[in-house]
Amino acid sequence: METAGKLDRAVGARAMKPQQIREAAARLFLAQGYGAVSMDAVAREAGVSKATIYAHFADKAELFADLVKEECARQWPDTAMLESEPGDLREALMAVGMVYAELLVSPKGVQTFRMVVAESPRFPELGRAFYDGGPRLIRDKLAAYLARAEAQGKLALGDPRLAAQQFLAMLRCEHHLRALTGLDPAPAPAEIARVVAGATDMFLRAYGR
Amino acid sequence: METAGKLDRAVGARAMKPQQIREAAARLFLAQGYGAVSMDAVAREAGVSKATIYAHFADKAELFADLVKEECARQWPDTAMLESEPGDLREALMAVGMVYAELLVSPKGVQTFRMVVAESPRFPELGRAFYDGGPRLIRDKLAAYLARAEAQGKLALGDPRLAAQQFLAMLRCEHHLRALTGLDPAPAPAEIARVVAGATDMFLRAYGR
DNA sequence: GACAAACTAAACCGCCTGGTTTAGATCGTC
DNA sequence: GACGATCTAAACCAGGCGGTTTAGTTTGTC
Repeated sequence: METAGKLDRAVGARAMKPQQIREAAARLFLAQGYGAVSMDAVAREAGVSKATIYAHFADKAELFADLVKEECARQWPDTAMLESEPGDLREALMAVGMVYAELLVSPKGVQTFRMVVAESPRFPELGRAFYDGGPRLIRDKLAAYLARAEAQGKLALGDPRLAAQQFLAMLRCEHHLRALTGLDPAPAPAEIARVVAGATDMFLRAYGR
Repeated sequence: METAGKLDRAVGARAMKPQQIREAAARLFLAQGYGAVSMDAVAREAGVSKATIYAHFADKAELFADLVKEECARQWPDTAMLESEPGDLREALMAVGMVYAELLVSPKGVQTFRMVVAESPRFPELGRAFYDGGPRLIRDKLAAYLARAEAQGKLALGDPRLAAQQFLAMLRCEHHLRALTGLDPAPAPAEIARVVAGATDMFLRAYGR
């Protein structure tokens, strides 16, 4: 509708307020957790009055769940390499492995994981959003890719889905654990590459032909 | 009999107070998290007055950290099977795999993991206690075991430590992830066994001889 | 220049928090 | 049977919480 369009444009500058709030809240919530962040702190961080926040979001819980779900959907990396026909297997496994393994230890990745795991008892929707939009997605894509590779005689798998799970699980390695527990917030990229190469080697030794 | 019973209960009641508090607090904290549990709730759950809690523990943070660290140290399962000389490799891997994988999806294991991951930014000591007393311990034991097996010509590993990490990582599988995110609080034991068998098969296919 | 919508800062509400203090009850010990 | 330690319930504190309200200001449109 024309009136609505004009109105939207007119309020354009205003309408950025919700986005400001989302970004500020995401920063605080992801860094400090649901309980440790007050709405006053969000207002301060966003440079916005508390009343404005409550004009756009029903309550603290909705704002939090909204943001974490958004983060779950947004951060998931490109896995287009798994859509094409299988070429060089080692190359493909290394590529997808590096992308996934680096996400797992990235600050955003760690923070998101922390929030989902910590709050999923009170926000069950977060668990679903995270798992379906992340681990499950990449597992299904990889399993399909591996099945195609097997059909081409490049692999000898028992169960493609189990094989995909195993490969991905090897990427959720001790560096991931150490990042989650705060012991090693930023593992060296070379270390990550070593783990990915190790996983690829082992995978191909077990299933390659 | 009656007198002795009364006496026992009286004596026990006094000495047991700190333990009552610990147990009640552990129950609540592990189930609901640091922020969501009030000291009044702990007092109620323990059947004790708040003043008594503060007579035994400096403050909420100390009580919490104390308990989680205790849980980290306590729950770690028996891995004596890795101390002996390597016998049947498949059998040993299956055994240690089942113990570890079942811990990972057990309610206590999941709750502890959740607490450590959620609160380690504010309680860095928890990360250390968990990692050193858990994943690192079992990884070192398994690596040493694998190295001995290799010396006996039963395996052809590149790096025993990496191999141990890979095997254990495969046990931290999607069931673990689904338990952490609340999607599947209690995976069927048969499912766990399948994952452990899969990890063992793959490990031996890659490294066995 | 009038007008409605979106915004602002700040006061305000009731409630709950972690933590302390009171005054008194119970207990084992000497 | 009295003492010191340990416990109790309950009142109390200052402060922060989520959330609302108020009263007034900016903004773009007609």
